[in-house]
Amino acid sequence: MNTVQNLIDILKQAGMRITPQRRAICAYLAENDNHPTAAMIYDDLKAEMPSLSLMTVYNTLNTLANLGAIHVIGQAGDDTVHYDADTEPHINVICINCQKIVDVPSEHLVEIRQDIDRQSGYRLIGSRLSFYGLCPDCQAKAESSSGH
Amino acid sequence: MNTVQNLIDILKQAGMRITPQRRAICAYLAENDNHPTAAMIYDDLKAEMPSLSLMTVYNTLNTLANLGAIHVIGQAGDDTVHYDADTEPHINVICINCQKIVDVPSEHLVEIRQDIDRQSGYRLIGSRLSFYGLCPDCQAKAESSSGH
DNA sequence: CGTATATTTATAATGATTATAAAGTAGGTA
DNA sequence: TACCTACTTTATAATCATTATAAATATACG
Repeated sequence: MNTVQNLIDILKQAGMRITPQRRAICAYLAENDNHPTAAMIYDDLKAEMPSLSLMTVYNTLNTLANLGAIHVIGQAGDDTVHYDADTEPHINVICINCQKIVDVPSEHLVEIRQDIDRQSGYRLIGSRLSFYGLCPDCQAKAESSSGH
Repeated sequence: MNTVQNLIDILKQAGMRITPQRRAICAYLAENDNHPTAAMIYDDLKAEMPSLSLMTVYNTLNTLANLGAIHVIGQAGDDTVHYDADTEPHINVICINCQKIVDVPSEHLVEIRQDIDRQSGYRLIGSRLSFYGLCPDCQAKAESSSGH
């Protein structure tokens, strides 16, 4: 998981200025391991920084994503893009009912990557691995509502 | 890969009517292993079926996706949703430059799935596995443009 | 401390997808 | 075979996440 300083250093090394807005967005990403959308970050930071604009959140997230500091999760069940500050290879498991996202590490990712290197001629840069299903809570709800 | 009849049978079994539009869309999906967007299918079928509306393409793709007959690929680098008629477990490798998508099978997907079953409490339904990188063509272009 | 320039902000624009309601048709039935 | 009814299609407009633009602002460096 990225630390605040880590993210800020990445921006600095890319020659970007460190503004209070960017600092706040980096702090949010480092301190929350939810998988926020731009709007979620905006709503949360608006309280402490009322002048913040949604455009700035989008800009900063896009910048960080282009630098590889965070990852983009599309297709989480709603029609908005989520971001993931954990750039270690891992799998997102997404609830199709409540959209909750959890991370699962797997040793076999290395082997998969090797398969792709061998079989496609692609020079790989990143990945996005998502499994879909019902989270424990939503399974329980489904049980109790159909059970009797 | 799904056959036309296969897709049509799935619609029938779900109690849906088999219209010429749906037949054409199923045929397109079965006969092309590109990873089309709704607009691509619409543009292609418009020639032979001028009355076709984009709304019908979206409806049919959503229906097929909800029935699990096709898969949804988000985040292909553009801001549109792509569909995949191949529902066998496999990996999409996406070019970040030209958005070309190829499929790669891997035996290790089974093991990954087992890892997730064990580590998350989720009841899994589907998956979407994407790797990003430069396809051979775009690697060549990058070479020749920066090479001298 | 002052300046050049990157950044933020507010606003409007874009464009994919979805909602709505009228017109049309599949498919069972008499 | 013709008919009827619910499901579909179509055209149109609406929605909403994201991006473009340009004026106002603030960072970083001398």
